[in-house]
Amino acid sequence: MRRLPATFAEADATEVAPRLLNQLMRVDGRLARITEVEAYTADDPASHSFRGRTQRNAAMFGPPGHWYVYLIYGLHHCVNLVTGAEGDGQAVLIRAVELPGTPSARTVGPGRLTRELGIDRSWDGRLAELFDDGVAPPLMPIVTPRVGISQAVDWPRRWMVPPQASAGSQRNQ
DNA sequence: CAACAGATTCTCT
DNA sequence: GAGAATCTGTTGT
Repeated sequence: MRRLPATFAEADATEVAPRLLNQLMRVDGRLARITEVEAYTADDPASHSFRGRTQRNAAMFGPPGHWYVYLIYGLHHCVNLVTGAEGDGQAVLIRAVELPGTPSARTVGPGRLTRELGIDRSWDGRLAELFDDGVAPPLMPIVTPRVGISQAVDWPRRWMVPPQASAGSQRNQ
């Protein structure tokens, strides 16, 4: 298992997103395998960065390779990996992970996995710890329409690992 | 300043 | 399938 280099996140979110699949993110010593992601760029009307920097999304305009964590609907946290170059306002939303010994019902869904891993706004702006375990075979990502938003819904920016390779990674399409 | 929509999830129907 | 929970940012009065 090797730590991913800092350059890993220094590319467009649409390139980094599929590469994140099957990689591991470490949170408080726990390793979670990323199984579903979604890319957000500043030209995306559904992106928090679309209308520029605010107090909430400041981390999204910060250096790549760090976390952007925000509170949605006043109760759920969502975690993103900042990508591109500092100031771009790009990020990849982590929508589902696999955690050994944990039911997928608790780790599938952006609001669920943050609760399970204990990720809250205190993680906003922190350096992300990402690893490649060198074990998982390369998989063909599945691209699906986006959910939970009302603009640019059909942009192909959501990726997940094939269902058979990851029980519990399948959800609304 | 009031109103509303939102990168969601849970509960009840 | 509808409604609630309730923070953040945008838009309209």
